[in-house]
Amino acid sequence: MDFEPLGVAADLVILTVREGSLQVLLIRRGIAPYRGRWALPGGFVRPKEDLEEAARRELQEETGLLSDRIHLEQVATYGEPGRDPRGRVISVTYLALVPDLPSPVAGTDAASAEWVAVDEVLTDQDRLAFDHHRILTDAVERARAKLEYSPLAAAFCPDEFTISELRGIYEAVWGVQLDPRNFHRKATKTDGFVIPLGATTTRDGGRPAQLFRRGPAATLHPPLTRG
Amino acid sequence: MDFEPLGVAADLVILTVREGSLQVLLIRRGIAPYRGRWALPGGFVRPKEDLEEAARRELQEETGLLSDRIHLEQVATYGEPGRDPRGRVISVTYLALVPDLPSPVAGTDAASAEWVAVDEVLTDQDRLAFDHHRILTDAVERARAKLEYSPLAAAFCPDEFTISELRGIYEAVWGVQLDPRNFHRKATKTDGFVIPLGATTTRDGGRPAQLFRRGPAATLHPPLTRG
DNA sequence: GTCGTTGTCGTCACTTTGACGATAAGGCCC
DNA sequence: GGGCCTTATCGTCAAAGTGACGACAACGAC
Repeated sequence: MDFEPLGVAADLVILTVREGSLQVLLIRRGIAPYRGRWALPGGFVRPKEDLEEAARRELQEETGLLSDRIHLEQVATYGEPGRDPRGRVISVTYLALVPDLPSPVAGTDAASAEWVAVDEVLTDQDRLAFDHHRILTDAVERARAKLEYSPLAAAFCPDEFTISELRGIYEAVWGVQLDPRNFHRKATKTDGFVIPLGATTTRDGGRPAQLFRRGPAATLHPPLTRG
Repeated sequence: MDFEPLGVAADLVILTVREGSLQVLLIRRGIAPYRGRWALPGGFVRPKEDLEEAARRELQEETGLLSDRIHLEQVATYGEPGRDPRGRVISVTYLALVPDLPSPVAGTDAASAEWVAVDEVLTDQDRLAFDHHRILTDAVERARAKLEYSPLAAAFCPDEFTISELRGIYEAVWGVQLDPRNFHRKATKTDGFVIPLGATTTRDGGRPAQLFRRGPAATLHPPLTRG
C-alpha cells in the first residue's frame, strides 16, 4: 500500500459553563498558518496512538485535567481537501465537557488559552482559524441535543451539585429560562439521573439545597424538553 | 510537516429493511487480509477527494444507487493502531439508509455482495473482518436511536409509502411490535413527518391505505417511542 | 425580627400515552 | 352476490405526564 502524504489530527471542543454562559476553550495560534487567530486546541495523532488517546492527551496538555473523569466523546471527522493550507489533514473532533474550574486553565499553553462565550465566537464567521467555526457549530449542536435525552448536563457539574446548578447548565447551554419547580420535579423523578446525598449546601444563597451526584442512567426517560 | 505512512478509508454501513428484518450489505473479501471473510464495503479516500464524496462513490460502486437521494451520514471514525494488519488505516464510517431495492444489488462487485440480517451478523463476533463488528454495532445503535427523534425511518421507504410500511420499518429496526392504531395516530399527527398524497394503494392487502411521502421535519416533536 | 433569596412541595387544567373496541373497505373463494 | 379474511382508520377511556403557578420552608443580611 502506498499513501499520499496526510496527517491526522485530534481537535477538541472543550466546553464549560461559567458565569451562566456556555464557553469554549480556545488558543491563540502562535505560528502560521492563521497566526494570531483563535483556534480549537488539538494536535497530530502520534504513531501507535489511538485517536481517543490523542484527544485525552491534548485535553490534559491544554487544561491540566485528569482526563479520566472528564466526559469525552467523538463528534465528527473533517477531511475536505484544502481545509488546511499545509497539506491534507484529517481532523477527528472530540467534544469534552468539563466543570467550571476553580483554578484557571493550567496547561502548558496556558498563556495563550482562554475561555470564550460560544455565542460570541459563533456570531463572527471569521473569528476562528481553519474550518473551526463549522466544527464548533456542529459540536455545540451535538451538546445541545444530547442534553435532552442523556444525563450529560451533569458532566458540566462538579461531583456534588444542586438541582439549581444543574438547571443552570441547561439554561446556559440552551439559552432558555426553565421553571425551577417543574425542573426540580423532572430532574429528581427521572430514573437514575441524580442521586440525593443527604447533605445540603447554602453556596447558592437562600434556603439550603440538597446535594446530588450523577446517577447511573445512560439515557433519560422521559427526556427533558427545551420549552 | 512530515507524516507517518497512513491511509484514510471511507467504510459504509448500508442498511435496508427487507422481509421484515434489518439487513446490512456485506461483501466477501477476495484478497488478504481476512480473505474470504465478510466485511463492510469501503475503500481508500483518494487525494483531493472529500470524505463524504468518497463514501458516496463507494455507495454507488457497491449498490449502483444514485447517491443523491440516499440518506448518508457520518457515524464515527476508528483509528486504533493495529486495526488493519497492513498498516495504519483510519476508517471514517458512514451510515447509509436505502429502501428495499426491487432489483438485486447491481454494483460492480455485485457477485460478492449480499444482504445479511443484522441480528444474524452480530450474534457472531468473528463473522466480520477487521473491527467491523464493532463498527456495525455502533452504526446500528445510531440508527435505532435516530428513529426516535428524527424522520429517518422514511429514508428506508420508497418515495411513496403507507403508514403500515413505515411502521414496518420501526418494527424491523427496533425489533418490537407496535400498535397499528396508536402508531397511525402519532405518525400522522406529528408535525411535518409525513404528507398525505390523496392516492391509495392496496399493495399491502386489506383495505386500501393512504399513500404518503416524507415531510419537511428535521426532528420529530414529540418523538416516537420504542415501547 | 424582618426582608430578600432560593428550595421544595402541591394543585390543577390540559395534553399525551397506551390499551383496545368498532367500523371501513378492499381481495378472495364459493 | 355473500361470507370471510385482511388491513386501515377512527374513537374511547383511564393513566401518566406537562406547564403554569401558589404556597411555604429555611437560610443569610441587616
